[in-house]
Amino acid sequence: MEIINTSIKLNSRDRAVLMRTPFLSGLSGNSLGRMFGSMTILSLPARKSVFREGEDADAFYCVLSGYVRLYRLNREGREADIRICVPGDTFAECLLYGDRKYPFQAQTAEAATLARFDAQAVRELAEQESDVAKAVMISLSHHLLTAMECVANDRLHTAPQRVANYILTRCPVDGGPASIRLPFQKSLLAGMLGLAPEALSRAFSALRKTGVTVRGRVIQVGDVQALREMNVHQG
Amino acid sequence: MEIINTSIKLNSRDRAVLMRTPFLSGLSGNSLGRMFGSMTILSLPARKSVFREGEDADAFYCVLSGYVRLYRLNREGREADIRICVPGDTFAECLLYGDRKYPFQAQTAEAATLARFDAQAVRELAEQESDVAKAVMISLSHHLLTAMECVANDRLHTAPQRVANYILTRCPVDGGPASIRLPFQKSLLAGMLGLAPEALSRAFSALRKTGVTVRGRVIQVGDVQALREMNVHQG
DNA sequence: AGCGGTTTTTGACGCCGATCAAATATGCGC
DNA sequence: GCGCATATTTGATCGGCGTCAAAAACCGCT
Repeated sequence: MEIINTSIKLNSRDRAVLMRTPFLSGLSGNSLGRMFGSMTILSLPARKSVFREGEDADAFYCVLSGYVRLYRLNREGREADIRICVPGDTFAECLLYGDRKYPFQAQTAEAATLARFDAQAVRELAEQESDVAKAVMISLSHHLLTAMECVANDRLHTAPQRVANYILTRCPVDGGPASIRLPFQKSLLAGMLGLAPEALSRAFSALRKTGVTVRGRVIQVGDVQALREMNVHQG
Repeated sequence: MEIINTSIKLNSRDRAVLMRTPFLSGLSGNSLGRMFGSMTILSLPARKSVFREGEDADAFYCVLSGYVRLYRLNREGREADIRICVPGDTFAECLLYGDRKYPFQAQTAEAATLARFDAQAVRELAEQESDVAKAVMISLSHHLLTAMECVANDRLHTAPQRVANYILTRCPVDGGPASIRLPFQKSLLAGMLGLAPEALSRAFSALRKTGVTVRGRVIQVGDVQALREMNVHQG
């Protein structure tokens, strides 16, 4: 079911994604080589578990293609997404120096290719090579910032505001009309924003009066500036 | 208004707190000395800003006594807490390698003593000394994990569940009765849990039927195990 | 112990978003 | 292009929590 290749078997697009990650882009040739040495590639079909909560955390990952959901379950089995990882994202590096058990579940949201890094090997490498340590710190800093923003966002903004924010982050900065295409299903976006799919759908229709129209995965914004204003005023 | 001492002026309790932080406890004598060299101590009264969103992020901090709220504002000026920092906590290390602007506000919740570390100095030190880099990684990992748990907690649990969880984290592990004392105002706890103070109050009274009684800052739990069960079943 | 300012609780109310169910749209495989 | 499985939208309902206002409790001070 799950296909594991060596690092040699890596198509050029995946390799390009990997090299552009904050994690690897700053490394010297030597560190890079050793990171590659501790790395394996795996390809997984959609809706396949990468790891489960409570399992031994002996690796962390980088998404090369596809999407990975990090989520938790409550007692009744309801799921809440913590983070959606897109190509170029690393995840679970937080346990390099934390618990040795995964504190959440990871599951592919569609077919995905992942680079798997052995935790122990990278831990040792980070002790020896300051550029690796720096890469880890940069990555952790960035994820911490994002997570804190997520908490603030959840606590401060309503569903239409969060959706508008999301749209605005993917729009060109100018004030005119724009059109963007979601790279994944709406249900995944709903999870990212901490919403039920129905709530996302209603948020989109609430944004219609601000000039946002949705057809399939395509979102059209009549006036980016107007959307930004509405978020300020009517918020 | 704000009193800045040199690192020499540091009472023994504050010094003990500082030495027990994950940040400094693992350092060699040499690194420790250099960290101390980049450090200043400041004492602030209650409700005093430590830094504001958008300011240049040229330092990070460790709480020695008192409490510090990290929070964001929305457009109408409503505040949402992102994290409450207690003695021993460091905050804002995430910008060592991130943006160079603080992405949130920090304010003392009561009179507080803080150690202030110069960002540039620690950044350089982390490049040279692997134990400093390791301390940064440990600290960032831990905060990232906590932040992710906060997102999951907000999204999965109701107010009484969050309050019960908080109580359980401060109770001895056994199953009998327990009594704990809040180290701060209830309004601060409300913010930590992402609740309005009124909602916290109502959550406490909802927990009465599970054997939780509150008088002032003292919380009595009739049966810790029962509280844990309730959280599982009626959740 | 009494006082006064602050914190917390309680009540009333409304809105937001979760849930369930049913209708509709989308997109993929043939 | 058709049909089917899946994703999304829409409607109805409901519970949770924020907000405002007023009452009560708490805390530090003298």
